[in-house]
Amino acid sequence: MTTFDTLHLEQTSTVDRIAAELRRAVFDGELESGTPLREVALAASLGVSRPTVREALTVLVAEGLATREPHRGVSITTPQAASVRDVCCARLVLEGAGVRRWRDASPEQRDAVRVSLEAYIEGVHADASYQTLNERHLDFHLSLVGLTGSPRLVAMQADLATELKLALAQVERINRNAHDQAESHAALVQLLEDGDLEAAHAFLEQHLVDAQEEIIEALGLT
Amino acid sequence: MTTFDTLHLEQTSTVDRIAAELRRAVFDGELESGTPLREVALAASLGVSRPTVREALTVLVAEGLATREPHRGVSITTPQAASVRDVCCARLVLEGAGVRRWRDASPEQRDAVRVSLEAYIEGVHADASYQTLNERHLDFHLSLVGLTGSPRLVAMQADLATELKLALAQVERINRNAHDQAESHAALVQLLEDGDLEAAHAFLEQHLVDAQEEIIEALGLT
DNA sequence: GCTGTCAGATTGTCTGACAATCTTACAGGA
DNA sequence: TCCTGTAAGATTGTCAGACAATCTGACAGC
Repeated sequence: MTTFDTLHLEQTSTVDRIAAELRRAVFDGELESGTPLREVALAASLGVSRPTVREALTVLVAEGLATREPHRGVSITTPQAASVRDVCCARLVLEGAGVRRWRDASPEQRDAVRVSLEAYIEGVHADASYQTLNERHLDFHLSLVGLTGSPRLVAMQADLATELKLALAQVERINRNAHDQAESHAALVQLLEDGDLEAAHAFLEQHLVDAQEEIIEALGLT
Repeated sequence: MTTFDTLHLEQTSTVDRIAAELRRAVFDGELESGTPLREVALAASLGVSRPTVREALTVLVAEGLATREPHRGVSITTPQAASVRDVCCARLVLEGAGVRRWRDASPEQRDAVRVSLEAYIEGVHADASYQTLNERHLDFHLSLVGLTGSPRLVAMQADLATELKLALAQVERINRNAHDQAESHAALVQLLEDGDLEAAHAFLEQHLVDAQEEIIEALGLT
């Protein structure tokens, strides 16, 4: 019996497509935070029925990308300074756990870190689009959590990254020197390769705190 | 201007009530894992319309309590051995982060740990119901994560606890000596009070591994 | 300045319907 | 015997239209 494990057909329901389209619009900055997502207007624009839109909105709300207030509708979540700080605090726990397990991680997991770092650096050198760089940046941090080998922790980190993308979409372009960032990441990986995990952890903490403050400042929050 | 901060009216939509009822049924073991949740049957039983049921199911799916397969319907998630291991691994990261921050935590957060431990011990002595003990047990572990002061980490831990409750609901009653558990928890807190955080962390790791194996065995998985 | 009331807008929920898809069972051909 | 093709029933995915409950904002009245 031959197995076709490599094949898989992805089914896409209308609800999924609507949710994906809304996500894209949010991340591309087409929809500002706080924007109300009216069901009838969306249904008309997308050419689908209201219940379908409703279901897609329920999905977005569950993801935290939007907020539902009873009888007041769904609107795009507005990032708060406290949220950004909390996300960064949580990231430190997750990514820090990955860093501390560098030695126990499988070679593939360690390689994933190297690969994602390379991809990011390559993007910086190639002057890739802001969004591409952002994506690769977050992928790098995701690969750090991947060192734990825990799908759930990776999923949690992905959720946190989503929140950050939402926040970053609110600012046209964050004042961040991509070259410095790339060097910072490279230095982190170097510490890992050297086996100095505690130093790597401390470095990561500083890196995250810096990012946190930059984002808060860029958002114009306190 | 007087403020009425202590007052708040909770609005409960039909969808929320249905979701809550389904959760209760799952945790109480009335619905076995793998049970298909037919929309029409639920709508008829609950006396609501199918779209309303559908929305509630979407919520459960987002919570991970149920799984939706396209055109095949929603069914209650079946716990896998790998999931249980992963949940315990993730718990170690989250609870371990709390334990390591015992000193940096606020007095209130440390007190929350003591209070939840007391509640659990009191429940054991009072021979409280299995479900009450289970709830207080998980609350204790939640309070450990609370030491980090991060709402998101606490929410993640709560999600993990939900998954565990789902798994535990599948076994009538796990073979676990509540008295031993209570002593184990008390010993953990004692290590914290003594300030030996590394020992506490190691103790926690062993505690979680034990729990993991017990659950897997009780579920009859490998 | 505060309260009561009304119209419009929006959501929450229902009813009914139909197409797409899955499951199952059964008949036919190698 | 085993595989393939087909048909019937069940279930989901999506739609249209409708109505009550609720929120918002404006306006009148005290």
